[in-house]
Order: sequence, then structure tokens, then C-alpha cells
Amino acid sequence: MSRTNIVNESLFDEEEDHHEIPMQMGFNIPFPPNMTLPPLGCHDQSLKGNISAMSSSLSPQPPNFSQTLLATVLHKPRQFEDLTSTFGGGSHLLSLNRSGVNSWAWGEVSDCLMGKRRDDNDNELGVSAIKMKKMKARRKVREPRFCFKTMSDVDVLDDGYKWRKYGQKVVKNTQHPRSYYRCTQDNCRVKKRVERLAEDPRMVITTYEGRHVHSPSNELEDSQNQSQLANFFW
DNA sequence: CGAGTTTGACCTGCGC
DNA sequence: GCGCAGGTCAAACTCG
Repeated sequence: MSRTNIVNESLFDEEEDHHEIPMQMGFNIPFPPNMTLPPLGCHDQSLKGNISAMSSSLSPQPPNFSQTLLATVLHKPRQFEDLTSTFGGGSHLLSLNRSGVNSWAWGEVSDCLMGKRRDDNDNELGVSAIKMKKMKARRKVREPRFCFKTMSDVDVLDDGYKWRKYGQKVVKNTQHPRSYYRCTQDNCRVKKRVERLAEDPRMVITTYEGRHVHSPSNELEDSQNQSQLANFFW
């Protein structure tokens, strides 16, 4: 048994030239008109089409969202129930809300925002260009991250990709170790961290870092699925 | 024998 | 500069 809260999406991508993409504080997914939320565990083509429409309507697109959502629906159908849908009043939105149970991930987003604000303040306060340069040079390039919380007996959820564990670490003030995984695909630098929530060991927190440059390795039921899926991955 | 996991050592960033 | 904590490496180990 497992269920998932997709808790946040944060974009913070700092290239060598320090070009920064604005962060997204969560996101609302425009719902195409005439579209209805599929029943739990729905595996049909219309669902995949709906997910495609939803994810393609996002701007900027959160990394790996459609993969995750599709993997959630296809492989962990019950996880889909935690996505909060908002209908009526002409609003066609699927909202991923900032709720209390999502505080862990939102904390990470807040940290990022704080860092950004610090930089802004430094500019205002007239910190020397040399110091700024040093500070920026020290900052690591961070890949887009996407994390969600899942109630699950197993630590590693089947998301369609193949992962190799490269480390495990006991994190301070937690009883459960954090595991580090890398995508086994050549040239794919996506990583994920898996840990259990200290307050509730039934909850598994999975954090993806980076974007896959390939399709999931899972066999799909038919070639039609395959071709339709190919349109989802960014 | 190759692929994946384990685990101690090492590296790096950050706060004091 | 030092110590701490998180992240990564890589040799040893396990398993199919």
C-alpha cells in the first residue's frame, strides 16, 4: 500500500555564467476544458492524453512532472488520490497545494528563496564585485529538483527508471539512513535521494535531481503507449 | 563474471 | 582555522 503527495517542484538552475531560472513556488496545472479527473487506478489512453495536456500547458514546465505523474498513475495508482483537484467557478486547475504535510519540501524551497534574497540584499548593500564573484563562484551548479512524499512499505518506488545505489548516509537526528541513487543510463546524470521521514517512518521522501535524457526503461504494454509516452518526456 | 550493494574514507560547504 | 554534516567515491562484497 502506498500513497503519494507530490509536494513541490523547485527550479533553481545556475549555469556557469550564473544565468538563473526563476523558482516556482508550487504550480497549478491548467485543466483542459471537458476534462475530468480519471478514476483511481485508471490506465487508459485518455488518462495519458490528459496528463500530456496538463504537463504541456505548464510554463515553465516543472522537471520530470509528467514522468512522475504518469509513473504514479500507472505504477502506484492509489498515489494519485492525493493530488488535489479544484473545479468549479470556471477554474480548471489541478493544484498541488502547499499544505502542512508538505512542509518538509517547502522548507527546501524556502532555503533556496532565502539564498536568492541574500544575493539581492548584497547587491543593494553594495558588496564589492570581487566578493560577489567569490560568493557566486563558490555556489554549486544545482540541477532542477523535484521531490515528493510517499506512504510506502518499500523505500525505492518503481518510477520506470533504473537506478544504481552509490551511497548511504545516516543523517543527523534521524533513525533511518538516506540512500543515494544514480540513473544507470549512460550520459544521464539524474540522481535521487531516498529517506524516511523522521516523524513518520511510514513516509518515504524521494528527491529527484536533474532531468532524464532518455525514456524510462520499463517495458510498456504496447507500441502505441510507447509513442504517446515519448511526447511526455522533457 | 558482471551488475548491483555496502560501507568506511574522503571531499566540500558552511557556521562559529 | 576548526569541526560538523551532507554528499560522493571506490574497494570489497554479494548475488544471480
